[in-house]
Amino acid sequence: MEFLDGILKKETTEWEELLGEDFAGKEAVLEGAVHSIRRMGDVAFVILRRREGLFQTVYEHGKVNLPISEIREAMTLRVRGVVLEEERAPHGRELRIREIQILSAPAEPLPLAIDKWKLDTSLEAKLNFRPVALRNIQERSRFKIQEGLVRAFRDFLYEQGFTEIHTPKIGARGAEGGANMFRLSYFHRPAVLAQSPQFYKQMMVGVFDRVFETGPVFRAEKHNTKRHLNEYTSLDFEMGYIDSFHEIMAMETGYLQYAMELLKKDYQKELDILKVTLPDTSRIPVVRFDRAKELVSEKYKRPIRNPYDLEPEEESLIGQYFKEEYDADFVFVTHYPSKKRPFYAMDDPENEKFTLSFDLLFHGLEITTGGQRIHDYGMLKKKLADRGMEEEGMEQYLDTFKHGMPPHGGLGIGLERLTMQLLGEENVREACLFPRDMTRLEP
RNA sequence: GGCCCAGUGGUUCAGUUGGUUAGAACGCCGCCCUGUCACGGCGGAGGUCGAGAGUUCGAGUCUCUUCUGGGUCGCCA
Repeated sequence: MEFLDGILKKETTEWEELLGEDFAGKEAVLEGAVHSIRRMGDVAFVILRRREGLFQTVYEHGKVNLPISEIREAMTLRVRGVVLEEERAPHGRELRIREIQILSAPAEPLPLAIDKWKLDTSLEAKLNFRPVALRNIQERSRFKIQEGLVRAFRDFLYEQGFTEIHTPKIGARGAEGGANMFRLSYFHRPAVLAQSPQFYKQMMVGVFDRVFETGPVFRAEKHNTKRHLNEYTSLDFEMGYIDSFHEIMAMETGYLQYAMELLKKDYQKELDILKVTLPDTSRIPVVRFDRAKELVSEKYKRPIRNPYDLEPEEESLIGQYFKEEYDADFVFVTHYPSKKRPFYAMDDPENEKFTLSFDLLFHGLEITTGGQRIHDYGMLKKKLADRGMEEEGMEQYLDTFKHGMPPHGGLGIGLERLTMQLLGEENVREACLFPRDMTRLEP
């Protein structure tokens, strides 16, 4: 009988060993994809791409079992050879090839020159040839950084006593209401794709006090901009027993600080590859919505057209204002007008036209919306009635409050937007592996 | 969805007031070069100029329709 008792030990050499102190002169076996071949005559450099990075192997004529002409870009290889210290090699190390085993060969040449440092191509081509384009070292580095942001979210919130949850993405109706939901047929019954885990997060606050989720959300919004996706990854958390929504902003500040530290610690290589300067998260200014509009209007001589909404240009100017005045990369904008927020948002008891809610702007782009929620059953029912909304389909949600809920609040962070701003990208699609927009359903 | 802009070898682009055989760079293929790391040198293949219609002796270039992409606005993370 065959039994598996753990991870199988590969005979290939580990990356750490390869670059380790006393490995020089030893034989190694290395697997990887041919990223680039530079033929110099009697010598050729075969650059292998692995998860850890690029490693230079050296082909010397007459010393290898295969002619160099048989090796092509995008092949995957297993090479055996001797590792030598070499000042001229990228890591100060290289592998002199003695034997090549071709694991696979491409059927066609690559449509993009991925071995160039910067992938010199259009966003459209990058997205059309996504699986290939992402093999470029800079392109894939973005998604290692993104991984770091998600890891930090998980690690930080675990430390803060949050429980990770997974809520359904198919449901009977949406949390925010409105027409921006994808409809689908669920065994002949109408259903929608979740546009937010909002209701479930709140229900679970009644169970675990503090919960978070990282998962996809779907918005059938018919717009085509550089900051919108129709499917994006939301970093959501919800926490109970708060005294004020400032606790939520503070928790997010803590997350951002933790994330920047994690990136510095574990993702320096990618930060260097992309030449990213991490933003200042040591202290984040907090400004009221109406005050922010005034400040921007005064400084940039821009009339306030709509006192109840932020135009994209105003958002950008708020970012600019706080960068100039306080050297701040982030700014919390609080007390959004009630009419701009969903029914479950807690109104400010001091002025019910506004809510105990906030957005976080990062370099002038909204990356988070959050706030305190209504936890009182009667208040929630009244708010629904005041807005003329039907309770039908929300009984389960309302019952949660009927049976008692602590004061609570939470937020949702757009992962791709956060990544985009951190990397200084111009288009959110650059920060999404396989973006879904109005016209793109594949790859 | 409204408005604006753009579609030219695999990729990124140039193409003059409409005029002979549509160019370049990178990539690809072949040859040369012991040390490249955006390698270099020589040669080669590869394009019905997004599609359709029209104007004209003649259209990559002008007009209309359509498709695709980008930007922008409402909305939003």
